Amino acid sequence: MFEFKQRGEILEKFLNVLKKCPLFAGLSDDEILTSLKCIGAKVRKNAKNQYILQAGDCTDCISLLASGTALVIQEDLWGNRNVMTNLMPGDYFAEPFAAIPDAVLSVSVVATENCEIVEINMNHLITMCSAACSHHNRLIKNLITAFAQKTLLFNEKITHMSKRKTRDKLLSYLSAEAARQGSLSFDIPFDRQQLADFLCVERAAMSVELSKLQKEGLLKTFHSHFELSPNATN
Amino acid sequence: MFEFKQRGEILEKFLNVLKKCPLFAGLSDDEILTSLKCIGAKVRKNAKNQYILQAGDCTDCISLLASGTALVIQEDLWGNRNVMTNLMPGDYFAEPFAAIPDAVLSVSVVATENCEIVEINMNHLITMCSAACSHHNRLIKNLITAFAQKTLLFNEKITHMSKRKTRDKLLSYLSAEAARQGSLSFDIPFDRQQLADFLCVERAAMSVELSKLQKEGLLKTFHSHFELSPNATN
DNA sequence: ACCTCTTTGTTTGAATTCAAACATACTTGC
DNA sequence: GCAAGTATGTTTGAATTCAAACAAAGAGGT
Repeated sequence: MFEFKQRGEILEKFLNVLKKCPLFAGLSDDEILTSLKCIGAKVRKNAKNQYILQAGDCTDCISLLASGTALVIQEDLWGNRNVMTNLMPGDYFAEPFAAIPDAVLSVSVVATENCEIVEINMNHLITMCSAACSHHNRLIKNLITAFAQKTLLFNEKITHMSKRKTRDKLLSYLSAEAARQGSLSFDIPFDRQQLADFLCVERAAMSVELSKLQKEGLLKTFHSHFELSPNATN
Repeated sequence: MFEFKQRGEILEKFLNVLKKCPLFAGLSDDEILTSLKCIGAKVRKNAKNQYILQAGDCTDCISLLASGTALVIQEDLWGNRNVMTNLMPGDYFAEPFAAIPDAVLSVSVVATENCEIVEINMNHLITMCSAACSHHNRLIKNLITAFAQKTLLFNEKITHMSKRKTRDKLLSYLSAEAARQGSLSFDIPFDRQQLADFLCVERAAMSVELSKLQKEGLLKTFHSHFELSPNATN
């Protein structure tokens, strides 16, 4: 367990990863290092196949994956295992649990390679330091924005998923995507299989619906490109 | 449009509602009023059937419903309307949009009765005032906790909904509920219809599955009470 | 006791989705 | 150009869900 007490090679090697993390958006390299010291960030290491966090634990730290890869998994009472996220360097995790006092982890995180993790104590992060450094303030804003963005994303996803039929899930998603991109002609960040997984439907069934929608003139699609026709007789 | 410049009867009448809002948890009446002044909260009124917020707008304010009722609705490109939330006094809304700079509202909010709304500017809220008042700090913590809680709830709901079959959705939900309550014997906050709506399945199909699960010995249920048997031969 | 309303469980045929094939086009590496 | 691999669309029978009924039990009011 290291501490960010001085700027040394340990910190340097993480900087390129940390810079890409939305939590540090708008901060210069020096400001990031200053903030980490101010907050008292720590580095821990986990060997491959070790548990980084385990369901039932408590944590008051946001964890930032600096190197390696890991899985966020969930198991139910009857032992059914479910992979929730595939973590890459730069990703952070456990942040909602850290932000709620005494919250118990409902997921586990397992290292799939040797990992290095930067731990940021949530209480230190959200409590203004006496110096009231401006970077600190920026970090708090970034944290809130990150939470808000996740809330919006989840909210949208739930909207799509709550439709009972594949067709309606597709229309809901495509409608939202057109609105987000501000155009009836847009690309989506998924291929067919990924889109099906995102909407929790069968790829085959989804392909059938996409064909029907095209025959009915509601939209045109080729690979990841879509063009919607709002005026079609519905 | 009023401002919270001094403590008058306008503020008094909202206090009972504001006190119940998680955003003000841990603050005394006086601290709430002080904070509202410090942040520059404002009160607006909307008549029944008026739009309080409209999809496409931008807002940098968290809105807090002080009196009246309203609906959060969403419409897709082809005019399909969808009621997302039924707002009651004490509820707040638009907070993720306010927390993301320049975010465009993807939902509309319509007053279903005459409404009074307390608007709190997000930038004022998350930027430390020069006085660095302690209430202010508490508000920021509350905001982060509220976001985190919503993230967790959504995350759980998505986990349940992403199961393809009614049976799996039930087991996922009940498993999580048992974990949350720390007991295999627990009550859920839903009746059958509400549970079906929450999991986005048919009440009838769900009743059938619940009967099967009981016959198979995986659980016992009576009304809102459940007892799970993790050792049953699955 | 009686009636009405609400909640929950059950049944049934129709619609939809699932799961596993297979077909076709396109890409990639040789 | 050719072979292997990948992405997408199509088909099919089986499983599941939907939607609309109806039945049974209980709550509440008269």
